[in-house]
Amino acid sequence: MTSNATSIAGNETYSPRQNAVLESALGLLVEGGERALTTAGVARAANCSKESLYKWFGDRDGLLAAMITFQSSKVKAEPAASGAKGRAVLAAQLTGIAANLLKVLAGDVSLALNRLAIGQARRGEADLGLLLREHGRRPIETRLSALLESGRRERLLDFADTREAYRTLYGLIVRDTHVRLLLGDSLDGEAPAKRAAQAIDEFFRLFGTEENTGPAPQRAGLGNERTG
Amino acid sequence: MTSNATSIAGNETYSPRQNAVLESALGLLVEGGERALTTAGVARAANCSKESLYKWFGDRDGLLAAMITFQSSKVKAEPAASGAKGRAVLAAQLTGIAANLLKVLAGDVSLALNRLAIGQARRGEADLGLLLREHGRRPIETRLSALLESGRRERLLDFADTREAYRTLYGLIVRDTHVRLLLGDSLDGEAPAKRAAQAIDEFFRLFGTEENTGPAPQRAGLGNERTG
DNA sequence: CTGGAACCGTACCGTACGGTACACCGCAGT
DNA sequence: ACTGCGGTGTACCGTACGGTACGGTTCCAG
Repeated sequence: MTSNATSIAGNETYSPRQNAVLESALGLLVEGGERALTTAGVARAANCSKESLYKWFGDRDGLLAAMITFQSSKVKAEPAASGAKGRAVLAAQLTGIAANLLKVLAGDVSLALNRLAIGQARRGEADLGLLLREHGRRPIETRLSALLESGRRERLLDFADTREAYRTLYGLIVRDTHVRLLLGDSLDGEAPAKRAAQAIDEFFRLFGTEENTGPAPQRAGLGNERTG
Repeated sequence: MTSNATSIAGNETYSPRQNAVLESALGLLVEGGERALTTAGVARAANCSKESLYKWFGDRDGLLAAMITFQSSKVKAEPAASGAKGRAVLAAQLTGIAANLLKVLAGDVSLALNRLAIGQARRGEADLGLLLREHGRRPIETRLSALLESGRRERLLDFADTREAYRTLYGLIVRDTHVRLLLGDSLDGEAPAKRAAQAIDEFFRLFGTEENTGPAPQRAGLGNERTG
């Protein structure tokens, strides 16, 4: 239907001018939420005409979809060097990805886009939600999963189902933080790096091999080491 | 500003007629999302007049808030008998609450209300989000936290910070399920009871005392257990 | 210089929605 | 029977938004 950016694969790319328009549209969404994202508002903020908006993106929904694919195209992940060596390196890599994940999830545009897609989603149909799951979540899953499997290959980790292990790791890292942020809560003093390290520690205690169950053999006062 | 249901505490109660109106409004929201929740639509679906809507709830936002408090008032939790005895009982209680949590989060009205509040939330201001956090999430937190502390009193669990332990438990139970559901994904064959049992198992492996680290160190079969 | 394509700015249209006003009805209490 | 109250249904208003049309401008090709 729309002239551009219709396919779910979303490998679309846009002209610099269109990128600038999408950028200011994202800014408009971050500030003010969806109700501020009117076609006239986008045109005014981007100094372009509504007619061009409709020519480029076909539709308001097309514009929203383009914003998602554009934003995800901005954060291309590095291929994550797969040749891990030893537990410490693996843990460090996992911790880095975990901290990065937390930072991304708490970012302004990520929250705004997720709010947009979630607000749009209904019972059966979830147009933008599918896009966001494909572009936002699958990359991090593949990266983490590859790292997990490489750890299993080195006999540092022991799990049967990669996807299950990944999802548990995700739960340990993110917990209820994402939904709380989406609902408007602010994570006060929760440092992403600290939470990431704790999550990886807990994950190793759950899925590490015997001699690699984690740095802390006994659990006294582990919940959060801020007491020590 | 609104005539009713303004306080955040939200201990408001409504007349049977108003309850019926709120009920049909919830049905309208579940089916069709927020864009279907117009004042005229609610009035038509509930066979009442728009004037009554504005008299009772003052505002469209007042109606939305009333829907949240009304829905949360419907699912009053039982006080959760605190006198636990032994690991098996504690684990069973935790598993029950966990499974119930998963079922609630996946419920139609819960998803619809969360989508509504999240879609409404913006940078600073999150009116409905606060309501939802207060009414929807705090009850489950207090219940689980009480259970965790009773387990610690019986030396079945070992953790320093109750809130941290609770949040880890929450992460193990829910993982990314909630956000995925909010984004329109359907949890295909994920049985809540099974996931709850696994989560409690993992939680005991993390926070159980030495002789209570789990039902069995190797319990082959379930998705992410060690295959040996 | 001419033609055309792309684009901006603005004006315009239809509709839908939040909110209000009003006529009418049923039902107490006296 | 009269009156006030709470309610329904409908008509109405203002506005805001999605989408379209059109004139004017810039830029490039030939």
